Amino acid sequence: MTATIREQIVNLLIQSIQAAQEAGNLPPMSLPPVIVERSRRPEHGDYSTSLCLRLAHQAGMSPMDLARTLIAHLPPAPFIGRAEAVHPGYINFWLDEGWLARQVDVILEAGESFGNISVGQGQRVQVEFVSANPTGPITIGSARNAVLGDGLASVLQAAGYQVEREYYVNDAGSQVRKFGESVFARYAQALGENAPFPEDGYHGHYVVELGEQLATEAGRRYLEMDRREAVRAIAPWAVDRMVKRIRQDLADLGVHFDVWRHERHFYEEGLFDLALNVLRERGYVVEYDDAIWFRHPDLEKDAVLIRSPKVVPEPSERPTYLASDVAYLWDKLVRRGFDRAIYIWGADHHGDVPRVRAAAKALGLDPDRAVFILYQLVTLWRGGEEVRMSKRSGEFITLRDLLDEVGPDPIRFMLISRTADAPIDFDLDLAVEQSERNPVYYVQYAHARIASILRYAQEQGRRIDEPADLSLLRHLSELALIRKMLELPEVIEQAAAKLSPHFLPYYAQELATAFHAFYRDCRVVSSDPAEEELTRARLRLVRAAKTVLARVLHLMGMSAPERM
RNA sequence: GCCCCCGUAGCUCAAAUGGAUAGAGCAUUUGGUUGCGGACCAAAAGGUUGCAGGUUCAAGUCCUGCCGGGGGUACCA
Repeated sequence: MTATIREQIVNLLIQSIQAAQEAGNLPPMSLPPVIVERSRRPEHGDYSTSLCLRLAHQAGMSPMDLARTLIAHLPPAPFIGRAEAVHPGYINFWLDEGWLARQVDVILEAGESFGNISVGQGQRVQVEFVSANPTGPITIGSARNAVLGDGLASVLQAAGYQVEREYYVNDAGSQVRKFGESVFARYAQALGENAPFPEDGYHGHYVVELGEQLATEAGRRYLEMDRREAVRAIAPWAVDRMVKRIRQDLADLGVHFDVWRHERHFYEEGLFDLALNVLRERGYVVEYDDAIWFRHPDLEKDAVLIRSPKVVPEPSERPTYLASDVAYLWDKLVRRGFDRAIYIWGADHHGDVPRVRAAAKALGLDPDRAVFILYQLVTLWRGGEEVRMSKRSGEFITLRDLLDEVGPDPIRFMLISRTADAPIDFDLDLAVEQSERNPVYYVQYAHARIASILRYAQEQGRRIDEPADLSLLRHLSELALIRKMLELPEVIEQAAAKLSPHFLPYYAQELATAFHAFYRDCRVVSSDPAEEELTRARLRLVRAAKTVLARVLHLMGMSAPERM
């Protein structure tokens, strides 16, 4: 299953146009993109196209005549039941019902790989996401990033891309030093010393815990050192602790990364100097005021600072943000050779996009190989009031808090259910109190219900994997369920094309609805001997539905429970 | 000031490079199970897609202006 049904109909239409032209029934024309979509209304069939409305003028025919001509030259295809020209010039396609029923076995054979398509053609794509500063725990905002990035990565994999998930550990900035100083202060306090707390330090309770932990592990060792030296030694330790914690929190959300890339290494590996030299050779670097600047015609400003002596970073610290961006871009697109690098950023970073794109051009790379997905921010509400959060002040709701309160599945479902373009109001009261009504349970319930039917069948002494005459699946609700299952490849196609994993939860709900409607109308396990063959066919249908439900849930990073 | 995103049913949100009668869930009203899970199903009601223009055979979708909300505009991260 590589091409979707939709794509196959597109091809049929193109062949039909060629055939009509060869038969002299159609003049030569320049063909616009052929658009076939799923019909919105059942009376319009399964698929439809408005191609003839666009092409009529060029063809010198009325849209209706053109539609009839194309239908007459349409090559036969096993999955097409019929095609009809409809006023004012649409062509509607109905899938063949016998073919539909046979797809149950196709789905069962594909198993959890059902839905996979090959549009990606094995292109290598990197999705870099979350990448929250390792100076505190993951917050709800970063959780949206995680859910979005992981969902997108899964969709792209299903669409035939070769995907790597990456977390960029921001461990070379001045914030890390500040974090180290904060931990040092708490460490000293834990040992009874009255250490000053840094200005703009990190106030969260987790910093106190880190200080206490360090005091236990290291004793008074760091107090006897030069303070700067001590902080320099403590910071990486503290970052390491935070990264471990972040990794655990994300793992509990079901998010796993292939690579954890540390910013510090860019400078240690000389990657930054390398990229800087490329920029310099290509003439995009200017130097004045003792500083190095990046200049590019696409930028609004004359120049953006890359490195300055006023900020005197330690050898492993970043000169400026742009410096890291340039080095990392080179790392992604040249050194590691990804075809595309997808960045998942909060909308508050949107101003940085032009700089990175300009840097890509300046490095001699196609800027479209760097793709930015900007998601709007999450606002937390509790008791009808907005919960303001700040990592530095230490006031925030962590992902861990949410995991403990509502669990990973509702969080993922809620955060993946909106387009990246729309802000999310996350109501904590609602998330907890109404969690039983969360749509996620509706979808999971359908899966558990099927599992229960299969258990029941086995208790009745049946085998659930016997072959069956699928042509017995003729009921409207049976066919509707099969139609809905067959939509999955197209949902993946669309989600991958628009880089929008939020199509998945909506599809999952529709699929669950189709199943529940089938369950209402059709008894699966019958004790009537006359319905023996039908029972076998329906058991196969139900197993296929379970497979597809599980697949969608897993694509969203959620569990498919056997019981609830 | 300038830049980006959003404005759709009472509420939370969908809507396929512009297509046919703009769809779900929640809430409201009404009905449904002597058999496989009622965390379910069915029906009703709910809309001038923020406002005003424009392009098009066709606009929630594209363009212009305005109104409202959010974000950005640092040698911060």
